[in-house]
Amino acid sequence: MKRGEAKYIWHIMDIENVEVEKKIKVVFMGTPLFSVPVLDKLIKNYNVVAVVTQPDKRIGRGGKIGITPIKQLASNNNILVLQPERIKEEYNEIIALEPDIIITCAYGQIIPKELLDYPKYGCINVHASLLPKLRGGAPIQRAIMNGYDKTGITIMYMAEKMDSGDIIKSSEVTIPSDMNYKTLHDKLSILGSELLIEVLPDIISGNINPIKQDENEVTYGFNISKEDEKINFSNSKLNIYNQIRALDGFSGAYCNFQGKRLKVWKSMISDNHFSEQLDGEITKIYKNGVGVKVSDGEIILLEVQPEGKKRMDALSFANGVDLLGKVLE
RNA sequence: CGCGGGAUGGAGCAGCUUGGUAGCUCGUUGGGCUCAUAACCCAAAGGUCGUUGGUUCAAAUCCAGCUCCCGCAA
Repeated sequence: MKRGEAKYIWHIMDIENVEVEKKIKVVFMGTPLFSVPVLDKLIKNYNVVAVVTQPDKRIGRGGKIGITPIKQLASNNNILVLQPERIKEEYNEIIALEPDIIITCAYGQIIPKELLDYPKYGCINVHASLLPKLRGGAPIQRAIMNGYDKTGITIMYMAEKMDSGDIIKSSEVTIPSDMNYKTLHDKLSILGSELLIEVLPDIISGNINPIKQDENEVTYGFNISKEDEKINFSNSKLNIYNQIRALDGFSGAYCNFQGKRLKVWKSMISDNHFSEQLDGEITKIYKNGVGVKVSDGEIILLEVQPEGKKRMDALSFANGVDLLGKVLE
């Protein structure tokens, strides 16, 4: 409906085509670091009239107030920032701005249908997976955790159901076996911003062919829970290795050592095998890390963080404690 | 005022309860052994014990304030 109009308007204004992009009123919705490059490029190329982000929260120790990275960027550029507690009910202010297009990227709230239907060029989402794979809030972590060797970015129209809209364009990224959350996140973040800027003119001109998602191919990448962060040493070494790198740069995988929490940031897979030890038992102190017995062999911890301490290499950790024969759980 | 842990040579820790010559595991440097070594042996260097003030004959240790770091919870 409104996308047809878009094409029509484009033809009328064909002569001053470059200026068209500047005049379109964009509302951007996003929250974390991931969406910063996207907003940054939008600000440089389009007329961003407002930015919607999650409300300020008490964050960190001592109940200090933190502002979202997106709010920071918008404020620096003197752009109006809206922070509705519940966008499901508080969207009138956004509609009052008469946005021509709404672009979201990791906003964090479900956008109501009234808002989805308003902009003449629609509501566009930047999602960090190759939809229909990994719908949900943690597609980057889940791609690594699941051991995928590729993932990507999908630019799509938004629909009421989360991440279910028609796909406009997607782009693949390979995941090397040593990649972690942080590096994949950064790569996808940049790619997402580039891909969006690339297709936006076509979206505005209507020169696209959105395709429906194949519902049979749908998988989910839900948010990471406490349980997802806990290392189970009865798991396989590959799964544990993937779990650890999937959370490196994010919240971190953890286990318990002598009643205290021990985060594991980096590890490597070992070819050694042990049969007498328990799962989770320290097998050996190597010159580069600390060996731990797992169900199908051994994994070597390279970088850890005891509760209340900073990240440290596993050998430093081993220097202060007598580890041999102790059990992680 | 959300809960809690921590600050000791370059790294990780002990010592603090019961004040009185600062210790351990590493690393670094030099030497030795060895065909050789990231292994082993010997030796050395390196610390205003976070900061300020208090108590004391005497403070890493006891008391108070401050700064910084971190885990949990949100």
